Amino acid sequence: MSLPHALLTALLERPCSGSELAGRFDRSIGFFWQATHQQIYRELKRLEELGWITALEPEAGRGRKRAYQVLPAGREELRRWTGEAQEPKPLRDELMVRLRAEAVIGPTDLVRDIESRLAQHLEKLALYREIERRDFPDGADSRQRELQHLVLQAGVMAETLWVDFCRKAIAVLAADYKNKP
Amino acid sequence: MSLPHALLTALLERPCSGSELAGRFDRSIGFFWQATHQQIYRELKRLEELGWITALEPEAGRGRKRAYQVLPAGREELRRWTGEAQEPKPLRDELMVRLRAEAVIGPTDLVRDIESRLAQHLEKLALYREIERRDFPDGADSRQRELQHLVLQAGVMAETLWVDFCRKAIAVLAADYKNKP
DNA sequence: ACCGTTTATGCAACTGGTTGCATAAAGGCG
DNA sequence: CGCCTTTATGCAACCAGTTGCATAAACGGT
Repeated sequence: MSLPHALLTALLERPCSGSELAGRFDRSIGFFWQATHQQIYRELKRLEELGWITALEPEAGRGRKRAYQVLPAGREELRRWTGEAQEPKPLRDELMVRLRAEAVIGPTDLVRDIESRLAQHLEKLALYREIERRDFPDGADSRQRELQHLVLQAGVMAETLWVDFCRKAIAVLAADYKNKP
Repeated sequence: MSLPHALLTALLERPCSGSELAGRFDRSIGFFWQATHQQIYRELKRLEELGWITALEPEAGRGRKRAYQVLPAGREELRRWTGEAQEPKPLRDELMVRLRAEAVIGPTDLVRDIESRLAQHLEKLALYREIERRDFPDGADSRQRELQHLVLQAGVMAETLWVDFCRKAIAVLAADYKNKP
């Protein structure tokens, strides 16, 4: 379970409030781990109770920003978790189930959906490549930036895979549409 | 939500009981959608209540196999669902969170874990290639088999990506270990 | 025939994540 | 100033999936 550790990482990069975290989860970190604001607030409270983070701003009830920073215990916990072994999660994708279903029940509208997915993956790929071009233009980089670059490259690789796969799938499904319309 | 439709697909391919389904979910279908036996039994009951499937064998209480087959309403539901639009799920991987954490808190044991993942992905890749060699040796195939092959190819592509990525990650992390041990 | 193991089915509790809604304060505008 | 919108925080209910345990029948060796 990664959310608390994703939050610790984000807060170590820069202390901030729940809503700011939500914003950052819509961008960089959130490209690879999403969280809604409810999850974030719930988790921040829990992390505070655990003594891993602490609020910076003076208390102010609702509607007021509460910035958090990581305590030594939180940093230690993050270090512990980062080195912990983790089984790779098996693939799990609805599209594969749909393709198997198509194979059994015959042609459906599935190819339309895949065409739209292809467009979305191309868009995402363009975005990642743009970020890469902007943030990692040269070769030699610090350890931290090399690791950040690596994570971004995972995004590029994954979106590239999806683009390739969608095209393959469309080829199979569309050929079939022609043969037996 | 795919489980009911994965079950409908599996039962259309061949009617069978909960435990047999669990077995099949450990193999072919389960390479891309996993389910525990509890999920399967719970869901079979629900599908029966919905009138999408029906038990074949005479009732026999516990400890006795109950085979199910799909009813026309179930087939119709599967067709409806298969053509339904579906947003591509964003990437979500703990390893990326760990890499970001490593970037912030400095070297940990993470590289050991990635080495072990690499081995597992290589194993899985070999398995998929072996299945491919055995089940899809020639070029020309029926629509159904082309689609099944396509899904298997997704597995090959995904595992290949992971192998590449793990190697890249190890290169970055190991180089760093040497520079600042 | 008996007893231990395996197979098949199932309940209950829990976890991580999602959805829908609520409320307090701040900000912008007539 | 008063009002409407936006931002920030939060609760409660829900949903899919997991874990731990239980029980009934079948299987297999002695």
